[in-house]
Amino acid sequence: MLKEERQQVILEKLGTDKKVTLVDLGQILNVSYDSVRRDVIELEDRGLLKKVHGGAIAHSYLAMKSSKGLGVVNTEFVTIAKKALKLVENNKIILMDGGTTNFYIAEQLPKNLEVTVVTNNPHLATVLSEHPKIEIILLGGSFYKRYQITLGSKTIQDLENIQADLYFMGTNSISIESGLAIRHYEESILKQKMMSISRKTIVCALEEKINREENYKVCNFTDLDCLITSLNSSDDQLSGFWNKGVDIL
Amino acid sequence: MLKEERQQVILEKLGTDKKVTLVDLGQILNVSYDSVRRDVIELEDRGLLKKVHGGAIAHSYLAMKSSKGLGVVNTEFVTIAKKALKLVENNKIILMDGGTTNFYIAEQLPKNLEVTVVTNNPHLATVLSEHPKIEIILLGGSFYKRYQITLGSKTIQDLENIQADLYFMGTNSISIESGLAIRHYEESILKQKMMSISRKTIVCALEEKINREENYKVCNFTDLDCLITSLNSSDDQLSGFWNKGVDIL
DNA sequence: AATTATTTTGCAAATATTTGCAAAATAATT
DNA sequence: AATTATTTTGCAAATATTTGCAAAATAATT
Repeated sequence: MLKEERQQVILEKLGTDKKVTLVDLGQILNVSYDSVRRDVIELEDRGLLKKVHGGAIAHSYLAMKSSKGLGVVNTEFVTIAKKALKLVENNKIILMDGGTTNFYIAEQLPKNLEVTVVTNNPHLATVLSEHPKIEIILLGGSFYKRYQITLGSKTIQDLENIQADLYFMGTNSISIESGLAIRHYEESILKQKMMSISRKTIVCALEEKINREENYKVCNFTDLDCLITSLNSSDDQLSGFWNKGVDIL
Repeated sequence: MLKEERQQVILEKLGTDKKVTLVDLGQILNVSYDSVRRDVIELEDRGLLKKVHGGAIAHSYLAMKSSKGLGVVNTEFVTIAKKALKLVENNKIILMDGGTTNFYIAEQLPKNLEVTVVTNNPHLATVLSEHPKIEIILLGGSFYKRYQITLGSKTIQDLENIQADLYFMGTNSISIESGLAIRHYEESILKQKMMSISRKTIVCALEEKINREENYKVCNFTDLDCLITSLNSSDDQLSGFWNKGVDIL
């Protein structure tokens, strides 16, 4: 097996699972841990993943590449996407950012739905191309390779004359005290702008994002209209989130 | 067995398997590893594959559908792309539209090249993401599903304050009498705008596009700065194209 | 603080590549 | 048709790369 093949497998697995351990990779690829470790180091040098103690985690870039079409279905994403679908109605203008969940929402949208989707995520535009009746507006600007989205002042300017009905926002962290925050400054500004031009903001948050903290704050929890998670309403992690004027699905 | 035959076999195998090892090739072709190695080196020089330790892997565009059938390398595209590369220099602003050749150019660009690429083609942005030093500006606007590009007045407006050095234009047809023309009205307008903001316009035209005619005219032949084809200079099809002030490669 | 897991480092064996060379095959010239 | 030049091919020696291992160092966990 060629080194490049192995690295390809690593990236694919990362694209679907978000994280891998070196032990797993060694078994899957049937080479020593030293070899996979060296592969992972090379891939990190090329900026394609982030190496951590014991394994590696994906840049969202990879998710974009492999989520379209093949790949293992991540049930948590699907659960969230299904809930999100209920909020979508014909003839609405929907804003979708670079959040991974948005891919799953896009894939699940009914084929005959007539809406306009505005997005800064080109890969989302590709996925939505399968829907004949959806109109797609792509936001221009500087293309940020790592997250595979457009960003910057041009992107914000493009939003100036748009009024959206729903905004499906992705986030890296959400908590009662610190609100919503993400890892990238410019993107946090963009998300604020997106909120400001949308009638409703809906956050889709994986379990792991809840009660975490990140560097760049986007908004307070109470600024949201709706939070969608895969947790049940009885779950402890959600205890502080109720009765704050935010719908929780 | 002729060298060319062997190389053909290598490319075909690469087209289906995406990767080959030199050991396998040596056995299949029944020549020494030195010979297959030399073949692979030649093919790499021609931009038809990527050589790696122990074998070779296909370029990602190998999988792209071509008139010659799926999985077959379209050498014509690669030939044109190779010629186009010579025009690209560091620190230039390069405009690339939705032309198919632009994928090949993008993939063949040197990894250390420092340029800015402006494009209305999101898939091109993805391909260019592999180049760490290339800055990418994506043009916003209505996303036209069929061609997977952004189009319309917003896209044209985005070009307003940009001055590009080179514009690599794709076309559906080119002839002396009718000039350049394509099949889509809105796109023809966009191409005109793109020409107007670029110091040089280079057209990459497949053999089959030459001396054809299409519905929406973009410009006259003499408005171009350079025409790149895979034909040789002696070819009849090009007879009328010379001495019009347009470089022909 | 002790235990366990992971990483780093240097090393040796296996494998692959590069280089120059000579023989064979092919193409060009007389 | 014979000679000459050029290209192709396989080989062998010198290098370089990859791989797995083991010991030491470091990080994470209990």
